[in-house]
Amino acid sequence: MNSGNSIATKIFKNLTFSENELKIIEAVFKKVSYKKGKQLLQVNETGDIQYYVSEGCLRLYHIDANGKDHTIQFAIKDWWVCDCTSFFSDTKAIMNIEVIKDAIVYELSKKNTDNLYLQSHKIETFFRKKLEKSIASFQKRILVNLSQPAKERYISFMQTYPNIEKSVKNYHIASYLGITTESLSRIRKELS
Amino acid sequence: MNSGNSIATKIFKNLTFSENELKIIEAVFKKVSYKKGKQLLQVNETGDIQYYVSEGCLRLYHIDANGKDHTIQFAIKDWWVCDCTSFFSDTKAIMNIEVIKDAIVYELSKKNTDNLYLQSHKIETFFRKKLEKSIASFQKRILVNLSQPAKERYISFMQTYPNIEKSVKNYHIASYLGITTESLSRIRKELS
DNA sequence: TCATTTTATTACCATACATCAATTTTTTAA
DNA sequence: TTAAAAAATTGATGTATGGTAATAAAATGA
Repeated sequence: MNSGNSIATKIFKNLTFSENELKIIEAVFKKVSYKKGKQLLQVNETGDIQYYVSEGCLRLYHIDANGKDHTIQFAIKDWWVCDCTSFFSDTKAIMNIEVIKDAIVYELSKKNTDNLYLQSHKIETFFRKKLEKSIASFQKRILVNLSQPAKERYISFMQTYPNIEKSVKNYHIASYLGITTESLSRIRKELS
Repeated sequence: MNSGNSIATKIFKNLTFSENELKIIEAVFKKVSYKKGKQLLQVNETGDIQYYVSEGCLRLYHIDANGKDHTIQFAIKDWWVCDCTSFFSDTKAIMNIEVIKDAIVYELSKKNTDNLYLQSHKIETFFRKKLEKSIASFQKRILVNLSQPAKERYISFMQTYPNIEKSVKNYHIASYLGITTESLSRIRKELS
């Protein structure tokens, strides 16, 4: 049974688990607090941890050959984040993850993720469904990036991440949208 | 045991199945041939079929409010394709799928997909890993779209889909890259 | 609170890519 | 094989967004 404020309830919501499963779950997740500015992953490191965000905000990003910063994803409350290329293929990280608002996260290693899958079909299904939702939203983001001008993308963004303004700087949003902070500034002026 | 040229071997490669599992797999996949130009899915239809491509080429695309065509994905031999938003959430399609080179596909309905998961943990794991790879490549594509100019995106594309030239028109490639066919033409001229 | 640093804005000019229109090349099908 | 249709190319010009630099506003920390 799944009672009260356990990690399991927080992360897996309405799934119910046996006492034994609960014990395993409690054991594999590591609750950690991080301050804004903390780098959780850097390029070329081993990206074998995925983060469940309980409070605060993380950012998955890449610095390109010209030194420009590109945000792939923000992760706010109840989101998961990792460098998927690295995490899923056991290769070195090609992206960075940083804390942009003081955060409480639950860390789950690749090894423990695989162990969870072996021990609980239910959990593998839970993650499989997460992956499905994630792919659907990446497909939509690609579509938005291809089809909409910056102003529309900004509007879409504000809908996808409502209330995120408190956590992120405009230059983070610009780097997510693929424009400069100057361009974003002009767009915001137009919209106001 | 998994012998010879069964559907299971073709699609699930080196996974091995019991006689019973093989029977189920044979029963749920529907092998179909389609001619170039065939529309397999249109916006607002029920997108409850995913396609495994055995031969030929499919295209997942969207026509935006201005009538412009945007390619989300090509699917060549051994690729899977569906409108993920629709397929995974049981909602109406927001994208279209068409055959752009005469194709042999194996169709798998959402319902049968879910049944397969219930009957074979192994198959759910197989698909879970497919989803993981897919997310990793979508993350990378978003990064490429954000960080690289059209010429570099074209070069990346040709690496991701080698030998695809025989299957797709340049205007399909342009719509995948997010540029006009005229711009692609100029890029190709530069590169030649 | 005030000084310092960080972030956002604005202006001016540059550039990548889009648009439109015409033409050439390639593909298709009779 | 040839005519028609589809696709690709090219040129002239337009526009969204970028780059640089200066300034203003906001956040931070002593």
